[in-house]
Parts: sequence; structure tokens; C-alpha cells
Amino acid sequence: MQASPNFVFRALADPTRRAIFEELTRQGEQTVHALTRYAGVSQPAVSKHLTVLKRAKLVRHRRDGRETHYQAQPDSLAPMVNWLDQYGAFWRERFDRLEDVLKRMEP
Amino acid sequence: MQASPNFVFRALADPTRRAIFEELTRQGEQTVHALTRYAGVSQPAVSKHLTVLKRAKLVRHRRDGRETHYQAQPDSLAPMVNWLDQYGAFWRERFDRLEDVLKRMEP
DNA sequence: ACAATCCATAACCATTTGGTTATGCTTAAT
DNA sequence: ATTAAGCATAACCAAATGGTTATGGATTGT
Repeated sequence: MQASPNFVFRALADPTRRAIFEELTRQGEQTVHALTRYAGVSQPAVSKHLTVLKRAKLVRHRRDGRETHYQAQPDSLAPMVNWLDQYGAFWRERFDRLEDVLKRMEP
Repeated sequence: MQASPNFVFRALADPTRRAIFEELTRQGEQTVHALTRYAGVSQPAVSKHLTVLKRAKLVRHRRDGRETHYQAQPDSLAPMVNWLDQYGAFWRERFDRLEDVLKRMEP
């Protein structure tokens, strides 16, 4: 189940939020504490960003005692990828060429 | 020469702006008038959206008398595609698979 | 010459956004 | 039992955003 494109696009429009998402993608699961050290804004600010990312299903969280561990959701970018797939000439070209190759290989 | 990822992400965060960009991609060059009819907001609103899209280099314009024709810029989505390429596990997986195929074909 | 069209900009407004500090709840540590 | 740590939420604020109507300049049509 994936979030609406709107939520995904809005969530990734903010550079701090992109940075948090990138960090989670690179380093794996992180606590809010760790992310706060990384992000360079206050802990409540980070919590709010995480809420927005959650709404877009770009992150999941897991409570463990007093800590909350967040992790990037692997397939979460699908709505954005699909959008690019449909409307992005540049990307579509690049992708279509590869798809053609695949098709020609199948038989 | 491409715009900063920031501008591209911000520009596409708004649904009206995405709709305008999609319309330009599908139908080709359009005047502000035509886009206004399409977008369902006032002409000045459309002009402002086009300014934001311009800043992201997602559109170009061409003056012709009293009309201004806008068109989608083909390679304009590159910063977003590159970002996905770098950080999007889902997309990367999909793309890498295809790239592998290509490589195995080359020799 | 005059009127109408196309568009951008200005001026304005309500809402959203991204940040802050303050607070309070839960859980861990001493 | 206290104290401290981790986090979310509340309350607040300045700035940005997305919309509107008003305006004016340039171009076209009559």
C-alpha cells in the first residue's frame, strides 16, 4: 500500500527531509536522537519532519523502550518513480530503451 | 545546464504545477491562455506557477507577439532522476537490473 | 484611432510551513 | 525513589506559499 503522489512529492520537497531520508537509506535504522544530531535542527523539528515522511510512507518506525527507531521504506518512492515514468520524457527515453532490450531478450 | 535539485523538487511539489508540466509534456507547446483554461486557476496564478517552473528549468518560453508559448524542457527532470538513482533503493534495484542486462549484452 | 487580448507584475490575503521553546509521558539509570 | 533520557505534542512565531483582484504595457483586431 503506497501513499499518494502528493504526499511523497511534498515530503521530499524539503531539503532537511531529503537529508534525513538519505541518511536512513545509507546508514539504516536510526533513533530520533541520532537523526537530530545529524540534521542540525532541534529534536521537535526532526519529529515533525518524521511525521511528514511517515504520512508519505517514506519511513517506518519501531518503538523500543524509550527510543523510536526509524528506517527508510524501500518501495516508498514508487509513486514518484511512476510519475516520472509517465511524464518525464528524459527518464522515459532512458527507461524505454532498456525495456526494449529486455523484451528482445525474452524469447 | 540544469537547475539545483532543490528548485526541481520544490517546483514539482505542487499539484497544479505538476498538472501544468504534464499538460505541456503531453500536448507540447502552449500559450499562457491555453494553460489557464486547463489549470482551473486565474491567469496570474498560472503565470506565477510558470515562473517557479522556469526557475527549475522545467519549462522554457518563447515570445510571439502578445502571446508567450511555454514548453516542457526534456532533460529538466535529470536532477530528480539522479537523486532517485543515488538514494532510491526501489528505483535503483529496478534500474540496476536493467543495467546488468545491458552490460551482459555488450561483449 | 480605439478597443480588445495576452501576459506579467503589484498589492493584498489566508493558510501552510519550518522552525523554536515549553511541557509531559514513558522508560532507563543511579 | 529520584533523576535523567528519549520522544511526541502543544503553543507560538516569522516567513513562504498559493490564491485572488487590480493594473498596465505591448500587440492585435476593427
